[in-house]
Amino acid sequence: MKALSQVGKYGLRALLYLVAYPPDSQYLSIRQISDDLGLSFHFVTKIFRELTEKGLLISYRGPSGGIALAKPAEEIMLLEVIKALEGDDYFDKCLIGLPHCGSAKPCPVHEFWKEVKTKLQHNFSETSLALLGEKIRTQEVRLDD
Amino acid sequence: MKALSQVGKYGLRALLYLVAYPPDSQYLSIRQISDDLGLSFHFVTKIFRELTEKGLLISYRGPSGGIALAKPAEEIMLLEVIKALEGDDYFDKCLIGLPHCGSAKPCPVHEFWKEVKTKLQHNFSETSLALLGEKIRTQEVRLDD
DNA sequence: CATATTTAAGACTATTTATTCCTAATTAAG
DNA sequence: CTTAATTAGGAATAAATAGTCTTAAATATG
Ligand code: SF4
Ligand code: SF4
Repeated sequence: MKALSQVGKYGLRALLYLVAYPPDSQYLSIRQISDDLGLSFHFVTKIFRELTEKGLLISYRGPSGGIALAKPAEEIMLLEVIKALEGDDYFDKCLIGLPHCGSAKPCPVHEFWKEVKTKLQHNFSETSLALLGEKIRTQEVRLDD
Repeated sequence: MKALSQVGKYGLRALLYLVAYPPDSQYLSIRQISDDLGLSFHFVTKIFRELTEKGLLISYRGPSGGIALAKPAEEIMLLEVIKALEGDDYFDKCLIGLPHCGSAKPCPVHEFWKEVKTKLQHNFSETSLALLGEKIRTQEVRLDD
């Protein structure tokens, strides 16, 4: 069950890095993130550009430039991140994708698919980046090997 | 959240058609299924060929040939179908896909991702094709428009 | 046996997603 | 002003997924 595209996976990991290891200065460079996580610098740059466009990040060019969260990590819920990375319709997708769905009668698997989606959405909307960053810092969980 | 590939979606729908509208004779032709559901005949054929190879279906060539379930619909759980269509590792996939995962410490989202997966897996393993077929027949749910 | 029907097999094409690469714009610092 | 560092933008390439098409094999029927 592929929950996230590569964009989603890399984007999330890179963001979590930023949250978990905030720089001394105002901005953290993409190069440092991608190098540390072993991700493609160009790919991460592309992903972050979109997050910047969507207002989740702010960026600054030039020496000692980089990216930073647009608001405190406490106020950014995983849900917002996922939607930014995967599209706002992320939780609207259906399991078997019937034409004209959502209308009249549901398909055979609608009920528990909805349950599962709702649960995940709920979890995501309750989890802040700050919390995850803290877990990473205390090494309760890990971001790489 | 894309849960199933096109192969998975079409395959499941086509299978459910077979279960819900079993033929008078022993086999149901792929042509009838694909025409009725508005799916590509060739694509469905391709998908079914794999299900046949995996022992979920049996096929028979020639006039009044077609495909049939290899065992009673009561004994086929959705889980088996999904795994056949999407690969046995379907429920092993992880959310952010860290290298060497499952080993030492989990990543930040492992816990609730596991919950969700377990729930879905459980639902799937409790739901038989027979049950879904019955729901379709009684029009409690629908397979197409 | 001849023909029509149906699945099997796999090549081929198209579309989407993933990834890399090149060039421009911005800015700090000497 | 020059240079180096950094993100911005978008083109180009690669890989994976989706979908089509052609030919072969099997089988029923007359
Ligand atoms: S009923 Fe629900 S799961 Fe089924 S096709 Fe519609 S939206 Fe998707
Ligand atoms: S800890 Fe779990 S969710 Fe996180 S990368 Fe590993 S398997 Fe995936």
